Amino acid sequence: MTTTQELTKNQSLVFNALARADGPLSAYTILDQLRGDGFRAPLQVYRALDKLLDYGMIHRLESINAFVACSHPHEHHHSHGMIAFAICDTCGQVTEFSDEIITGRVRDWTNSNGFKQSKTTIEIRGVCGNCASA
Amino acid sequence: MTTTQELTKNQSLVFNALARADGPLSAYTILDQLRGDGFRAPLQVYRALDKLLDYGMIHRLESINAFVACSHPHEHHHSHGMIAFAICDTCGQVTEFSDEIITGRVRDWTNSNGFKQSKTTIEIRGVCGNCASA
DNA sequence: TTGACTAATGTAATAACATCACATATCGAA
DNA sequence: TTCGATATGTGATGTTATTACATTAGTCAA
Ligand SMILES: [Zn+2]
Ligand SMILES: [Zn+2]
Ligand SMILES: [Zn+2]
Ligand SMILES: [Zn+2]
Repeated sequence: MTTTQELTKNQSLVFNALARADGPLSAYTILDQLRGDGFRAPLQVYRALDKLLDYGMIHRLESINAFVACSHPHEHHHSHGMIAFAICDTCGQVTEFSDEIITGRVRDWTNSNGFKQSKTTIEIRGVCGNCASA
Repeated sequence: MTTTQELTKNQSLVFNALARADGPLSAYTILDQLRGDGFRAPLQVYRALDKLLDYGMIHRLESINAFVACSHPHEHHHSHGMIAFAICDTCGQVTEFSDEIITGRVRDWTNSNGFKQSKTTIEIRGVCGNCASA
């Protein structure tokens, strides 16, 4: 994660699309939303997404090939631990949390196996409380 | 996960391709390997993969869109806990492990948030011990 | 100011991953 | 044997991501 900085025009457009969405968006959904702003090709979206990921402002959800704005943009939990995502398959809601014990156990495993970790994905799929009670 | 049973011809071919591979394979790589056995279309692979996943004989690695044979085919760890995968981005080696404490912490979170978990993905990307020392 | 460098953007084409729709085949139970 | 369930064959299509190349915009030192 690089230090945060001013966003370029395309980066701002992509970030705002994610920030105003109520759930994760695919790159192509973002593209369609931004056609009115002059976006014409997937690469315009992917390049902006890459930077925003680098800045830690958004996250990629590997299990659904989609992206979300970070729900804790002003905190620094990203530097301290791994992030887990609970993704509701019914409504799409994503809840982001960090657990020191999980982080520690993963680190224990990598340390004792000489594994140099670069990125860890933790995604819980299922049905959120709201949808389950409905 | 359904109970294990006899595999059909296509399922066997796909499983054997994964079992003899030294690392994860994409569906299209499997397809290419099985063209000599009469495979012609992606769906032949994906249908077999779906069944093998259902039987718990293989795993899907979400972060690399690939599949591996289960490395503990005769154990029953799958029924007890979540499985984590350490994936070497250099050599492709995948190590599978299960940690009761991680499993417990995830369950704690889902229970206290009313989240009905269906599947959990834990994938550690990085460089394995062998590759790191080389 | 100019030149040179880097970052950002535009665009088309292509690659990689996955599913839909529909037809046919196989197999076991009634 | 007839029926239903499961498995298979095949082409077309849908979805996600990258390659390749050209252009534009900022930065900074000579
Ligand atoms: Zn975050
Ligand atoms: Zn929900
Ligand atoms: Zn396994
Ligand atoms: Zn390795």
